[in-house]
Amino acid sequence: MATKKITSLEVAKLAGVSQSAVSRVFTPGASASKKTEEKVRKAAMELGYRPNVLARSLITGRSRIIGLVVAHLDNYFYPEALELISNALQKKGYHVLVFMASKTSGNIDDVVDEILDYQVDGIILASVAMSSKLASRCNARGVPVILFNRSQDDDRFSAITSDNILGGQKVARFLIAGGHKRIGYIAGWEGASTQRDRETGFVEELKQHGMSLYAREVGNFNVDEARQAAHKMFSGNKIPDAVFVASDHMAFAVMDVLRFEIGLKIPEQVSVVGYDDVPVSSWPAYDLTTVRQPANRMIAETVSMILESIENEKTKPRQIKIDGPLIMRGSTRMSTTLSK
Amino acid sequence: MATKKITSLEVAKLAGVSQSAVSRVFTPGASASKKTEEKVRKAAMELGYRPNVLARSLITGRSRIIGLVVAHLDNYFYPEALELISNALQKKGYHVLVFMASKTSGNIDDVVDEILDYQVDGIILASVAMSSKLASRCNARGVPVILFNRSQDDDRFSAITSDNILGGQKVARFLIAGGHKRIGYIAGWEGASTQRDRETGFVEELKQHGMSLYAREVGNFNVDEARQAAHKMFSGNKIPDAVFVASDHMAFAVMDVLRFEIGLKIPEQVSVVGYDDVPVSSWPAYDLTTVRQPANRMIAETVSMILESIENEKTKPRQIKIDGPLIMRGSTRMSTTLSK
DNA sequence: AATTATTTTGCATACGATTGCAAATACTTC
DNA sequence: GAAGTATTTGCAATCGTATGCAAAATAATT
Repeated sequence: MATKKITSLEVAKLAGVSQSAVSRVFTPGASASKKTEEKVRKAAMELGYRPNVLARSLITGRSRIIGLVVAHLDNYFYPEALELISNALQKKGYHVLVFMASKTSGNIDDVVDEILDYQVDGIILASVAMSSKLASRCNARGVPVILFNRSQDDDRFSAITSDNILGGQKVARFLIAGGHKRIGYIAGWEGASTQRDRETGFVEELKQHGMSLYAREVGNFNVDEARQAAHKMFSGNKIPDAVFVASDHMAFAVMDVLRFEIGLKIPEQVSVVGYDDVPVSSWPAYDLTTVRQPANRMIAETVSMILESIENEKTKPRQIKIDGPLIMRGSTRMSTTLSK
Repeated sequence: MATKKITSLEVAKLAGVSQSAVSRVFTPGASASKKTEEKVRKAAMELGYRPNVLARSLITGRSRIIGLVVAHLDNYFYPEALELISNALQKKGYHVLVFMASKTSGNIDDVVDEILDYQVDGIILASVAMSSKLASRCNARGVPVILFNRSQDDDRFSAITSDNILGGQKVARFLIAGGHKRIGYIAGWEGASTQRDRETGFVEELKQHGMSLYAREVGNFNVDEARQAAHKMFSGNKIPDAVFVASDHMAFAVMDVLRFEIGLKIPEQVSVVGYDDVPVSSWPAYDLTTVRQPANRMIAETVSMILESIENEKTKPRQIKIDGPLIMRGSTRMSTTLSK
């Protein structure tokens, strides 16, 4: 008696109707008379019956499960995104099955295979890419794939990002306007489209103003490497007077190194700009100027797009870029007065 | 041809065996001859066949899905925990279905009902409690429930926490040893066992040394409220010379208020201690003395316990407390020399 | 080589729901 | 009240897999 399963059949028996009647009461859009609906609901309540989602999905072919692959929960942009995604989908009757893409074994393909085993209705890849072979397989099974905060040169899946090129440009314009002359850049992982676009926009805009990167290091979106990058960049005697870091997460590490290990004043001696606008950025200890990734709107697009693709097989994949504002805070100086 | 499903039947046909043979090849612990195994694997590979987990769980009664309810992804202890849990379960062939307990509607029960609909093999509640009625329902269905970082006076489920009482005691001893005389406490949400235990241990230990709380406010594990609490506590002219904050997450907010809004020096004028040891705590900008919750060991226990309960229905629920060290950093002073 | 023990295999059923179809019931309308 | 239409209802098949059972094939033993 430990495990007691209540099936629609038992409810049917108690309510004195057929099993299909029970099913119809619990299936949105099916027809049942007031009277039977009442009887069934009463019986179901009494027994504590709830439909078995798995059995249902076996026959409908929809599981109402969305697979979410995420790699960098240590970058606080992603927990926030996960929360928003999960909440939004929950409201629509879907749920999120989480898969960690272990950073070490970068093999997403195995993970995706596992996801497909669960007959998910769709897949969201958060800052993670997928092999072309797997993409075909998802396509063949009619499972839409959406890239979140990452784009890829493959028009079989949709991609939602902020407008990283534009964001990079904004940062460049802002730093130039602030009178900075020696501008450095600390890159993220070079395989990521977000990294590339941010850098492209940034460098292009510098060029527009007759400038170029004064220094460049790579932090791979990783705190430790960002720390090292900061040390390298600021070890000589001619150091940058501003640095754009490809993510807030790395920017914090850079700021800590500059302030506490090298002993530079921010923003008096060095201006620091990040990217993401995670909650920590607004905390006074960092007070980081950064480009906001509008998580709310990005998630709203992601969710509506994936649901649309699920409803309608013929939905064409789209690449969406969402503009985000530069948030000016105290880690950057505005005028050149204090510059030496 | 958009959606092409490959079933075991098609594999069987191609391999020239029965459907059950295919099933046996893919079922661990079932018997099949070398020869058929080979034929089946070849055919499966060719067609790209993988067993349908949902159909399988319909008959086996195990879904290999664990439901995880989480509320506070903004407290960075939880993303870390989520990542560890998911990885650990993935290794054992399980996967995590995430449910957000919306902080507004504190109604966990509806969420748990939804979870049960998916026929999960077990449920992990991260810092979330469950009504007694729901507990019974889970019990009746044979679904083990484990509380992570929260305990509850109900021996129907297991609970894994750090030893919060002991942790509170350690903090008290440490602050007293540091020569602090006016010690304040900023509490978390008073309904949480973690909050209660931390405070109990802390206050009891103060009492042991003939001291008592100099000030007390409530922050509810929430950044904004913690901020307000700090303002209240440090607005008079006789302010505490040390404050223990019930979570790191709140402690950061408190430190920011003290330093940037009130203008106090940490640790010279006020020592601050947190609880959790999230990654940010070790960042130089905060460099927070705190009690470490040993996430790794807590998760290891959680996972092994839930798997054990799944394997063996008769497993008795257990309450496990894991000791964590006090991590001494720069937000506290050790001697009384600078105290006024 | 005959007998017994063991393993492999296929058949058929079951898991818990949804859904097309046809019979039964309820509702209109004159 | 009869005829026609619209709704409900139950029957039965189905989704993709696992598994008990008995028959067939193989291996072991004498």
